[in-house]
Amino acid sequence: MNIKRAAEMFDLTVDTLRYYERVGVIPPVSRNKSGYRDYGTSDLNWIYLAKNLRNAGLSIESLIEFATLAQLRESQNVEDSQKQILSDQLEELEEKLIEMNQVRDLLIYKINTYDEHIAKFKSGEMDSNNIEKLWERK
Amino acid sequence: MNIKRAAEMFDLTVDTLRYYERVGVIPPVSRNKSGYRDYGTSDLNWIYLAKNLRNAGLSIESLIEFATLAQLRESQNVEDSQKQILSDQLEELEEKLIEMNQVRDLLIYKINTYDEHIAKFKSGEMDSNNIEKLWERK
DNA sequence: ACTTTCCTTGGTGTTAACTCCATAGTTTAT
DNA sequence: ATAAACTATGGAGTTAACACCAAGGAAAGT
Repeated sequence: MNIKRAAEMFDLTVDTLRYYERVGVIPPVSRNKSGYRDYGTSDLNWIYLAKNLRNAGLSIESLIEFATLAQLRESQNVEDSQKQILSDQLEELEEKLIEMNQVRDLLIYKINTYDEHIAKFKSGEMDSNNIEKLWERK
Repeated sequence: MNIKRAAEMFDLTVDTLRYYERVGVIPPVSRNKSGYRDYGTSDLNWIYLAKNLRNAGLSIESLIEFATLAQLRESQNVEDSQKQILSDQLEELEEKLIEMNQVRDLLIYKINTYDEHIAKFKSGEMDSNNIEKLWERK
């Protein structure tokens, strides 16, 4: 599969795919006789994983770390390291999810009590003692 | 409250606070006779909201949009617009949460079936027909 | 009174993650 | 057979969201 179709398949640009390969987010892609990239299943798998992890908010740097380890097949324990990276990232993701859920609640609360808040804002009914209370839920 | 204490209060830098004010993430802060910023409750509220929304992954641009509307107090219906923005952002947040939960599941699955996947990767047991299946959960 | 610590503005620097460009070779369609 | 559409590389440009710095005042501690 050529680069254009691979890019379309994952809704990325060809530049992004070349960039990912260049920096090591995905392993080198094999080429045909004219030097054109030819994406195979394993390449597509890598792209799929990369895209998902990026959507989850993981940095390019983390992905490079992961992919680099994935290619160091000679040393043992590499698979454990990779698993470890995934686990670490899962942990981070869980934290982020908790945070986001909290902000979600905050938003809902703020929307529901909007008019009330506005009134307080305008009347200057608050000082630095109840700033926390203002945002407290329930 | 001076800028340093305000920054410490929210675990931000003074540079960031000035930046937020400069670009319009928070409304202009009032000054004392020497031109120093003096943060009041409403300012602190704004910072609190801004920080939370940033943590939720909302862009500076979105926050500027919100704060800009918030300051157009002369036109009517502004409060409805603000509520609308909050609702829109809530919606976005919910979508992002769903996405992140999916990636979370993907990660968990990937961790659990890691060894199996590695084996398949190595044996080249896959073609483009089962790339989707490879990542399918359950 | 003076040293330290804070504040101001205006501007430049930084990092991440792309994105675009120029130049040149290749494949495909008419 | 030639124009259109693809590909390659190397390098420059872009955007977001700050972080840092210099020069010059102001405030607070001793």
